[in-house]
Amino acid sequence: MGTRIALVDDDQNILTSVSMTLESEGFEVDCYHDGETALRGLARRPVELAVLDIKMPRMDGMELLQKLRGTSSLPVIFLTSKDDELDEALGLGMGADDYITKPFSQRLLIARIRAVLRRASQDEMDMAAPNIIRQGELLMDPDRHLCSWKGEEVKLTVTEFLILQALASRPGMVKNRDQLMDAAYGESVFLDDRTIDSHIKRLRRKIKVQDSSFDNIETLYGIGYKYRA
Amino acid sequence: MGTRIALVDDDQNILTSVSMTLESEGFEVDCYHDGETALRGLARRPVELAVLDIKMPRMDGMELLQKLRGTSSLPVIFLTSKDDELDEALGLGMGADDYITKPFSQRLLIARIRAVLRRASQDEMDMAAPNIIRQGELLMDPDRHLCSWKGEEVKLTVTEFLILQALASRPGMVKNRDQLMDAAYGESVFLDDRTIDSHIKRLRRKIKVQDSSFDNIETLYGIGYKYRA
DNA sequence: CGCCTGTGCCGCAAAGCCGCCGCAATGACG
DNA sequence: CGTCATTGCGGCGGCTTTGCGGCACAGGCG
Repeated sequence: MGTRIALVDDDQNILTSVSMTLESEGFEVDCYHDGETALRGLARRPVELAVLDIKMPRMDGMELLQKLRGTSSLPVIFLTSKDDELDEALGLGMGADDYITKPFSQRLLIARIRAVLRRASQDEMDMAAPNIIRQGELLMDPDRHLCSWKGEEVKLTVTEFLILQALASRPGMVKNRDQLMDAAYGESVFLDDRTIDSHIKRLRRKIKVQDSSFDNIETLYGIGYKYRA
Repeated sequence: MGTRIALVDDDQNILTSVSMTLESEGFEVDCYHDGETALRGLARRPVELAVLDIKMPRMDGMELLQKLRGTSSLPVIFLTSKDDELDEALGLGMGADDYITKPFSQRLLIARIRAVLRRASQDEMDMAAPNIIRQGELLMDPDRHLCSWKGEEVKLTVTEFLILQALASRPGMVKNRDQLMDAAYGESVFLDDRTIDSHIKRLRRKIKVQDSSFDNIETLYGIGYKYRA
């Protein structure tokens, strides 16, 4: 199934010809004549990218973008007339992902659309990957480098954070020092095993400052460490 | 049949567009405008995951989560505004499984929903542990270096663990001391036979501390040992 | 140029583990 | 029943692993 794209322009000629081209490229296109209709339509029938004319009756592209961005981070490409370069700057400043000046070649539009979509999906990959870890009183949010124990923040260094994350993401699972090393640095980094001990030491100490009864990082003699939930 | 998801937000635009997207992805969506209605609706029509806006009239997401968590462990994803990061921390501390800041892309939401659902179902089926040994009252999980007798943990050293594992993995099968030696250390390690006796001694003692009637490690005079199921 | 933080590693002391010894208990067998 | 082989068990000395304080070095920053 093709990617769904909204096309908003008051010029019926553009609407028809561009939508034809896009459809022939495998996209599914929803056409709207003005911002207001588009806003309503998009609520019912979401798309993955919108191509907006800036100048339109009833609600122009700028205003539409603003309303859309209130609720979603939909990628947007603006269509601008050659003479109003001011609007271009404004549109981009507002958060458009790209813009094209009329007249434009259809091929260029398609290229831009593909580029914006690629960029957007890349961003989401980055965002979607790591989730929140919650194990009992421990809370970790890798996105924000946030770690808290019993609701109170614990300030960790990067290395400490990664090691604790590796342990807490699979509570109960035993990790030897090499595995923790791989988690903290990439693989193929060779360091003294005992370095891990140092980080564990600092981790335990930092959390114990707030809660002296903390003992969830367990040592397994001759094997490694594990996090007890 | 799709997974059922509750969507609670006071913004009708979000409600419509997000529910459309989710439905097009094969989910079944129940929409609610506020916490109170949602609470009543969810009682009648349970879901497997809830997406909650934090700020809502009558009963906000926070309060709703609290009430929901009183009775079930329903996975929850929060929608938060970019500006109030305080709420995020609070929401997470309260037990949300993830959160997304507005504005967000629908694709991201879907990715997060899938991730949370995956994690939840993973937790339920107890992490797909392929290596667990269960023989009657004995339970061994090498990945976690966990051994329990009649539900109570028995702390074993590596060598003890390996020997018991070798015995219990083939209950009834006789193992001579050399075989047990190979299981515990690699082959090509030469030690006094009687060392195995020592480990057996310690094994029996450790388990007997918890259950004096334990006698499942059997001695075969002149041959070796076997585990009786 | 100094201060500060993060980090890797060293060295010592404590804790844990293991192999073996010696003696008592048990089993095999004539 | 006597004798020898095998096993159970307490214990001990020594080795390994770990905890922890601390030090030196590197990089960031004013």
